[in-house]
Amino acid sequence: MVARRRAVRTERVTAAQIAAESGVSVSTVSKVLNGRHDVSASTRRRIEELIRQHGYQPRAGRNEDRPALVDLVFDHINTEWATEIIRGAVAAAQAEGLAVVLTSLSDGDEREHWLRDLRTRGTRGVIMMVPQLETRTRAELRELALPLIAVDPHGDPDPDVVTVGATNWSGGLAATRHLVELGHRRIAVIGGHRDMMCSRARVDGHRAALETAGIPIDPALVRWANFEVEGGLAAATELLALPDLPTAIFAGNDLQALGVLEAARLRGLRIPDDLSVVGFDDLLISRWTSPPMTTVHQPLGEMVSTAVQLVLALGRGEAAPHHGIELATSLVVRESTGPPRPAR
Amino acid sequence: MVARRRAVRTERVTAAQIAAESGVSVSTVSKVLNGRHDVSASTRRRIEELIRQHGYQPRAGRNEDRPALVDLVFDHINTEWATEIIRGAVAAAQAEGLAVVLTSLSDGDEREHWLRDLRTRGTRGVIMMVPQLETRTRAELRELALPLIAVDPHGDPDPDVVTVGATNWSGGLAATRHLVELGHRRIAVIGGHRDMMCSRARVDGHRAALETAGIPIDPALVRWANFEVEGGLAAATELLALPDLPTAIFAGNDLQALGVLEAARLRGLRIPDDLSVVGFDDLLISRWTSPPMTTVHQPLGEMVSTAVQLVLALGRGEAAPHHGIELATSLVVRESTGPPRPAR
DNA sequence: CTGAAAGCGCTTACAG
DNA sequence: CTGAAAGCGCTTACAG
Repeated sequence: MVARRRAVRTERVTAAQIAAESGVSVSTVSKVLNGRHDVSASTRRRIEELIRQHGYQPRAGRNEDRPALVDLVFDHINTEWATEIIRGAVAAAQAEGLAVVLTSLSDGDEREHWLRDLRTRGTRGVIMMVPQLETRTRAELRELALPLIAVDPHGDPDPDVVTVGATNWSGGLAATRHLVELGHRRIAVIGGHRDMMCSRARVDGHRAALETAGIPIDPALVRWANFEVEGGLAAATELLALPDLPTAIFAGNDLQALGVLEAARLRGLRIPDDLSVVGFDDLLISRWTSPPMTTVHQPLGEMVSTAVQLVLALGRGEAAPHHGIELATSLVVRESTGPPRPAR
Repeated sequence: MVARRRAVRTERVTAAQIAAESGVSVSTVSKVLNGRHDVSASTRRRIEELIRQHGYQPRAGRNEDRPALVDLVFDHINTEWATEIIRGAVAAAQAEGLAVVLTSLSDGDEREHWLRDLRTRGTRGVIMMVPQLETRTRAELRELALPLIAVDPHGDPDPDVVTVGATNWSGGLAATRHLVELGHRRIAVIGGHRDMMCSRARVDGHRAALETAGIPIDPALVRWANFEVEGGLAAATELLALPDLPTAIFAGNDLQALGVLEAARLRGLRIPDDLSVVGFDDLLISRWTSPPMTTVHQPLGEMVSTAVQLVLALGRGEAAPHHGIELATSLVVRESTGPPRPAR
């Protein structure tokens, strides 16, 4: 391989140097750079060759507009959840003539780089998919006076940051209500990390559905796990080892629901005959699980598209309409839910 | 919502205007912009307020380095396949101090915008995930003298473009050989579009495995469909309606394999007892299908990381080592394959 | 087709 | 703490 690390910062050739080397003026080099037609073919060829040889990259010059960029920042980029966000962001940004810069802040090192580069690339604003925004990071962003939007905010809502989320509580309510209406009474729930607000809201919606239906809440049926397939698998494995089995599980997101499906498969349980499963997110794959998954649709594309609009509005100096926007979720019933088996 | 379309190009305020309005010099504004500490608190506040109000964005000025960007271009951003590419690109780019700009070229309109913006944002190079590169686009890219790498090239290999792919033929060979070794003899294959080279290579590898094993090729067992779940579903539905059923299906990618799983489920066939299924890609979800999927691992992350290295090398004026790089694929055996049922 | 001149929007010493 | 001056790397009329 053609290895090299951080070699980007080497001395950069200027148009003046290219001009000197090719024996023409800077004006002529500039013309070639800008694809003007008033340059002889031979001159053009000579200059193009030098440009290529030196790997010349024009620096900023007179009157040039900065590129119109918006930064989309993830903690980790993984799973289809990120794909749907990214697709939505790119579509919305392109419609506004913006390009999307993607950053993953897995380690603190990157965070430093990212903050430093943010200004030099002239980003118009930042859309954050990051669980917690450190106080220091937030302060530095404020100093840059950049519009900052948090989508699907995981942590505590920050009064300084405009947020776009979904109606997680209503989604949780709808999910469990659906199960209650099918006749389930032993309904388990798996939440994400306890300190993720979106997750708490879903679990609280679940609780509200049970209470409304007059079903007592069994603490053994409430589990917390990470938002990955493995989390759902682990939690469901425990739930399915309980002496008094649940007949339905509402998972905190679709990935966890995949884990529930796998746990059921390993136990030889059939879906939905032996166990009903509801997810949350409505990722593309949830249509293609075996069987297709009932889940709560979260409008990820619209959420991030709203965020792009807000970045632009804030950039124009407009005030944000509200500090917390919540877009509607909706239940999508497929084949992973059904009535419970009559008790034997 | 705070709607607005393409409003990005409005008149931009300059530092000079901010200076005039706040009654200070441009130098002082510049200091605030750059976070220097030799500015009084009150002046700083005044200037910051104006910056915010006007949504001021600095244009390029003296001596400024362009941001270090690399463009990653998709036709469509969808499915987990894109996620794995994107994650790999972001990781590799960040390790080199580059940021990734993401573009989706679904319609020709975007292509124009993208080409125009490419130069103004000072991109270091372009990594393409696009099936076909139009001749005109290619010519314009060449004029910009930008390093151009095609990853997983779908179309005809272009002698001008450096490509990074995977050993698709060997992967197809390994997949079908695995099935042959399990005892299968009626093995179907589903390819992607016929003009995608990666897909043809996989199907040819499959053929080679059959021929090597002395198994005649039944044309009825060779299908072509798009690389989506729906494509696999449609093709498998036809295959499973054949009078002489296949006992195994090698799908052109994991998404198609998901479609095969669904087709089998709808027909009431059990995997792998009634039907063995092999995919291609080894996306994260293929570990979590029911049952977990046997598939050919394609090193998407390494492929795109190689592409990032090549962009940098080309940018330095180095010659590309080879014009076609192929990284190794490998078979991952999980639970969707097993011996065929003994004939009744 | 070519280049000298003017100028853009910014930053950076440096003098007060 | 502030700003006049010099200057960067480029582009754009405009004259030859």
